[in-house]
Amino acid sequence: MAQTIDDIAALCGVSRATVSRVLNGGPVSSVTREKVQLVLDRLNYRPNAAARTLASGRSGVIGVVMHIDPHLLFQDPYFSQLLQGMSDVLIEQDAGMMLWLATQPKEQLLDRILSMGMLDGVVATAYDVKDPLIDGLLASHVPTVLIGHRRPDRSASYVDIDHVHAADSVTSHLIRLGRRRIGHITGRRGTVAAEDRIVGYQRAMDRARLPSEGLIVDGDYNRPSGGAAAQTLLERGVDAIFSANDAMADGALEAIKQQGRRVPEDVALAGFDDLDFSAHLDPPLTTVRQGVRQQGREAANTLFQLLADRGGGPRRVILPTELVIRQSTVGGVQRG
Amino acid sequence: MAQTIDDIAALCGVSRATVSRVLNGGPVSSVTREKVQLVLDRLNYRPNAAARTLASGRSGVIGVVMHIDPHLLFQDPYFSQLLQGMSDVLIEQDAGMMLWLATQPKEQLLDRILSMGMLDGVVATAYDVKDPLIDGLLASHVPTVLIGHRRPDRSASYVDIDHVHAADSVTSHLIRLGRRRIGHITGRRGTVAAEDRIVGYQRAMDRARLPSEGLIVDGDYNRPSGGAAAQTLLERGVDAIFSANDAMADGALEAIKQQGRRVPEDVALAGFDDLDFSAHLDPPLTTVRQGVRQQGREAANTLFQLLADRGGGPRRVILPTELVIRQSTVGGVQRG
DNA sequence: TTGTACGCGTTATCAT
DNA sequence: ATGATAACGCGTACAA
Repeated sequence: MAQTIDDIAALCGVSRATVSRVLNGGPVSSVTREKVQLVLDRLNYRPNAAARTLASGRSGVIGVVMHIDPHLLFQDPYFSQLLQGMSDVLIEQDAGMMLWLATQPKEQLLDRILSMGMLDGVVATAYDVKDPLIDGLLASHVPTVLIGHRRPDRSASYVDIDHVHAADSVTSHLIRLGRRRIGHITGRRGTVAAEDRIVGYQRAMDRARLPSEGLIVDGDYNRPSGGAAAQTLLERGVDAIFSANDAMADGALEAIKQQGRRVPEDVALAGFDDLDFSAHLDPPLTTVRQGVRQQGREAANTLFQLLADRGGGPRRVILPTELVIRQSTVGGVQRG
Repeated sequence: MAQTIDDIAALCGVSRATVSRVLNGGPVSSVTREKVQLVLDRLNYRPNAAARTLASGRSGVIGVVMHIDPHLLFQDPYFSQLLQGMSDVLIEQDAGMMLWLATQPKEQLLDRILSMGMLDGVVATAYDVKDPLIDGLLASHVPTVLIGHRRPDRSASYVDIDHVHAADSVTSHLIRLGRRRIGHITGRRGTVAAEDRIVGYQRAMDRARLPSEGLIVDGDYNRPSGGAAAQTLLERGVDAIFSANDAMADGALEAIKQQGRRVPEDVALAGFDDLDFSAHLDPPLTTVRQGVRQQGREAANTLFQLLADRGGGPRRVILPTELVIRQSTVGGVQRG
């Protein structure tokens, strides 16, 4: 049943090398090629992947590491879209995907990935500022592309968005609307996105010479924490809130309404992510759109570029974001 | 950097075979074993996976095929839990997971999977009664376990629940409550689950000599279709509705309330799945709990059993379900 | 218990 | 353009 390249060669009356050439697009006369191809098709021959990998040194398989709580993984469309984006490119490139989720401790996972060998490269999501898994991956000699994690030493390849800039532009938008006491609900502290967005917020506030003391309240990216943080901010008196993501903004929206305050008249509200539901909130949410699927595509592409051009330095890709203005900040005045 | 088993052997002053034995747990004197192990650890040696696969015939990698719309994949916790369950077992077994989603047509995907070779086996979700991808997988000689798909010819290994029995018990529950005009909202027709649940519903109705004509309305598993179907059923006059899943039941609940009818006083409502939100609906939803994560675990375990005992016939696993009775059928009378 | 030697199915190099 | 033949790194009968 499982035939080898030698069987094909014998049937065609050519050498094994020739068959290999038609398989891999080497120089073969067109007559020979057709003859061999015919047999190949007829027997539905499939080269042995392990042998191929052993001989050539590449497997056509890349690893994808998403070390996050699986519950969250499937809750948040972010990860779904990331996966889809990568999947798109892998199919184009005729490559396979090996997936690792967070069902095990990071150290153990790292060991497992490296032991798996046979991976041409790895794409890993990394959100924490410090991450032993990422450190290990980079220390190994497996070509790696990071998503969402800019390493301070700039030695790694990554794909990310400019969180600082994006947060600055949201905050500036609120400032331009005349808001003065603008609160910020942060993401989970210790993540790159949370820290950078704080910096962006801070930068915009400082530039406008507005006070931000006591106006930064920690959240954890989850909806409930947004409600709690909003509560706190309302007590401290704010006329606008910039939430580090849409999920928390949703929670904040509920809390604000519950206090009998109007959005945006009393409190303008902005989020980050532009999730599906964000456009359908009441009122629709002003937010930052980051093309997540595109990030996934870009990450995979970057990895393939890395593989094609070894020796080339690390590749760093910063994807653009888009401020999506809706009624939660501009009320009925404009339609966005 | 990348050392081979020969390097280790040389460093230890033993033969390659001995190193291989300590690696794979063969018969080695304890002194030799320790000596070799020491070097192994010190050099952090990792055997080449491709060579290993080529020589031994097994790769330690299994394929997981979920040919469903990626959007749905991450929307419905069902898939997340399935994946987690499989992941659990794979880790125990020290195996890797190769994941394929539905980013490509089924025929093409099949070809890709088979070309990937080097897979020890495959777990595939299969919901349609007829599915060329599944047919191809079974026709190939890759050990395969199906989830959610009982083949009529009984030649395949699968893990599933007894949809007929479960649907029967839900319907019987409604009948015991004195309901007489019980409607059924089906899942997407052509899926095994939808068809089997219809059979179970039908069976219970027939046994009680209750009419079911015109009381079966097609849905598609999605929430909106549940609302539409409920509308139709209300017009036809029902005092109970059994929805083929919770998402549609949620839609139905909304529709029923919108008509000013009370649940369960006017219309009792039951679903299927026991999703997270089901217990928090108003009123909490009576439904069927199927241990999805357990299904995932079971599927992976079944595959490993299959691999351990080749030649053994197909393995069929039917997992139990549990009727979860809540206020959407029993009102305030009982608490469940 | 240990070592020898061959085979796994390709790719790639070097002649021809 | 094609054909020998040597790797690739490991597992495993078989022999010692």
